[in-house]
Amino acid sequence: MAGAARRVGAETSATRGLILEATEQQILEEGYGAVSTRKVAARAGLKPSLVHYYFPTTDDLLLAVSRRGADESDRMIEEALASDDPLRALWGFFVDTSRTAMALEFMALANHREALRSHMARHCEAMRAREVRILRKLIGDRLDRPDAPAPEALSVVLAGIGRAIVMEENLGVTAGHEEAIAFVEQWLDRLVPSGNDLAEPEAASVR
Amino acid sequence: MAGAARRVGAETSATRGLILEATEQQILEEGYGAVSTRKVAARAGLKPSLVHYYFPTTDDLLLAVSRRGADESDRMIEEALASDDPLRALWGFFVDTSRTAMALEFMALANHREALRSHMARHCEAMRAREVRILRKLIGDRLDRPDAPAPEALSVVLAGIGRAIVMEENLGVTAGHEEAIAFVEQWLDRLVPSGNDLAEPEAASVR
Amino acid sequence: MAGAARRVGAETSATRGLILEATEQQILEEGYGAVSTRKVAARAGLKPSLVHYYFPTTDDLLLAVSRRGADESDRMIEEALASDDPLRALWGFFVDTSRTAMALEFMALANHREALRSHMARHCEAMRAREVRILRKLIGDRLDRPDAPAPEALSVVLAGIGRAIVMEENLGVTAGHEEAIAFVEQWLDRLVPSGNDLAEPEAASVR
Amino acid sequence: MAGAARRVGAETSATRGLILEATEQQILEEGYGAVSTRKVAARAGLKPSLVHYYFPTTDDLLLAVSRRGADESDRMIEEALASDDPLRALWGFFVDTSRTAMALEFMALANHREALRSHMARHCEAMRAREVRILRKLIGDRLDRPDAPAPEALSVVLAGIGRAIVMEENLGVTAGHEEAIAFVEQWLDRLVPSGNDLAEPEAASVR
DNA sequence: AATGAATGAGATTTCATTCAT
DNA sequence: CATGAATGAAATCTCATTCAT
Repeated sequence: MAGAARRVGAETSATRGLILEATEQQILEEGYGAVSTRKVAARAGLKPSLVHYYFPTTDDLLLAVSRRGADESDRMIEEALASDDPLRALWGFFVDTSRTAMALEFMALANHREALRSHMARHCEAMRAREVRILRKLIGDRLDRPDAPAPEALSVVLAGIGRAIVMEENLGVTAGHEEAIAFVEQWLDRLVPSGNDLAEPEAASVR
Repeated sequence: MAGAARRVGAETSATRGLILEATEQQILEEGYGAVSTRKVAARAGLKPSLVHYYFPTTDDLLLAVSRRGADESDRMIEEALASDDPLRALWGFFVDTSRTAMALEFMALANHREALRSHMARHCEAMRAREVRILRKLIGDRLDRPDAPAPEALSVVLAGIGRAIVMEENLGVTAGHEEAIAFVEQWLDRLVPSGNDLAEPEAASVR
Repeated sequence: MAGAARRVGAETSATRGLILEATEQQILEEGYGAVSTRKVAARAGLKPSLVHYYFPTTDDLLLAVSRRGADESDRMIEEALASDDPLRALWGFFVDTSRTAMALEFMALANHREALRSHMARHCEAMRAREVRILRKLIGDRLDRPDAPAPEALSVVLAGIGRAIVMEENLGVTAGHEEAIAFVEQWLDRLVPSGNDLAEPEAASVR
Repeated sequence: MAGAARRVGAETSATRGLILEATEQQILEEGYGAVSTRKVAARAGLKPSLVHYYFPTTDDLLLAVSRRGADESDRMIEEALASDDPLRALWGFFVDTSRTAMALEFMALANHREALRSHMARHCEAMRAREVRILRKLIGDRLDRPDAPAPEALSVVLAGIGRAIVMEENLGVTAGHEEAIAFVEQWLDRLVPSGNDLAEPEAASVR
């Protein structure tokens, strides 16, 4: 469903899945620059030729992985936005480490591969639009408060702060993170008090 | 000033500078994965061997470029913090695009090169500490206001939002950016009213 | 028969044989230090990449050559031990120059390549065990003579003297060789008189 | 005294000695094929250019190391032949491990470097002549015994057996060594009974 | 006596891709 | 579906050597 018909290798093949899995691992462990048919094949326990059979070029492979990651993100966000407390669930998603390293790699890669760039841009815009729709329902009636953010701003701000914290933690930096998280949570509380103020405290703290 | 004596190639050599310059260009145009002795040498108009003479391994080269970038960032931040309106100057720095693509590449790369990771982590912590010192002076007396952020939080929050906006713009995404920037600037105004409220409007708008 | 299935390049491939042949020549003519994919490929009239296809690393190549040499030695020793006069045939094998230069190269190389070292050690022990089994049958009943060597000693002593003579001749040294050969042959005659005392005189003289 | 006047680098320089020392280490650890100006310099803590200053070509360097090794061997043999029991001292020298790995490397190398080959051949012949001279004095009067070896044969035989044992032990092989050593020592005892039969038992057993 | 800069050659290895089966 | 063989390109790194100082 994600992509149009591809030349070879059925979309549903188990082997195809194996290859994508191996590629993700490879990216996470050695970076996008280290993705090669050989290494992916070795990791998946397959012959290099077979990888080529499913993904004629390396770009095809990277694009497929990116799509799969986007689908996964979509599912997670969908879940967050459908929860009882979408605001805090969204924030929890942004400070979740599980997909950050991968997103970072693709972000860097996107600068140099047009196909990837445009796909990621579309996905990012779509995600934002969905978030805004939900957030507007949630805080729409508080828009008259002078310090309330527009839903668009809220989406950008939460994503930015969350991702920055996760990226820095990946790097080994922790200075200021506790304070930033406390500040954001206080701010969200003033903005939309949650019925259960202490709900899911672990979801909102990184790691 | 950046480092002690290096094994080969004087720190001040013109050739060395040429190589670093070419490597930066290469990273920006084709990504960290495309940095190779050949390509860098071709770009700099030098023989590949000479690149190896100055930077025995590709890691040495990337580390040197990273150091140079860090020094450049330091200079820019220093300037921002020394200005009349450090808060807005800092924000201006964070939404400045000039160094973001590069930073992104190195962030991704750092996940796979320990030497780079630890160097970037140290630099990041040092930068934060410096920012906090200045911000504390600036908004220290407002800490009793219930909604005032700790200086540490302020540093993290501004950096995160600013960088997210720049990264997304690199990708071609603009949704919500205007609103986010407006929100941050309003917030900063409430926090530390600048004598001239509309000062430097172009510094705060991306590109 | 030598090994189980190898990763690439069928054990029986003609190309594979060509490469091994060329490598042996290269070692004999320029030494183990001069074995490189390029030179071997040039000698075999193949592309360097193809050599790598069959032997991913130079170590794989050297190990394969060593195995082949060991097989060849096995065949020669087997033949000697199965002859009418195993003792003299064995001595003839030890003073045969054809495999010594090669053995010397691999002996030196083994000090620096663990895989090679252990393979050669195993092969050497197996060869000795086989020789001892045959020699025990041959001279077992003379063990009561006070000056008779144990079969193990006989194997070591003949190999040592024979190889030393061949190595020195390779170097261009001849002093004492005639006397040493005469002495050994006299000694063997006293130990196990051959029906035809002057049998195969050319087998026992070097070259 | 060992060589004629060299173009550069005084024969007596301490730096020169350092370089030779480092080269020996390098050969022992990584083999003759791994000797390069760079590695030797690194090992000696010197600049590569300085190695070149003393030894214009790598061959010059290897030849100098070989000469030094030959001088060292000479000294050890001289000492053995001058001892109370030259026969057993000589045997002790041949089963001494300390110089064998090195000798093996140079033996292999000599096959491919004419200068080295002829130098080693000359040295080997000279050594044999000296040994023969001493041995003739020692066992000359037993030459009428039917089983007594010519002094030349004795020199070749002891060297061959001793070196074979040491080389095999380097390889990790031990089968038959004990028996061979016992046999040789018994044989020597019958040939030239030592006044003190248990003299230096440790000198005659390997390791 | 010693050193830094530079360079051309080449060794080792990896890679994407093609082709035939 | 899947694989083995083959190849040209290139990346990384090492090297001996030269030259000027």
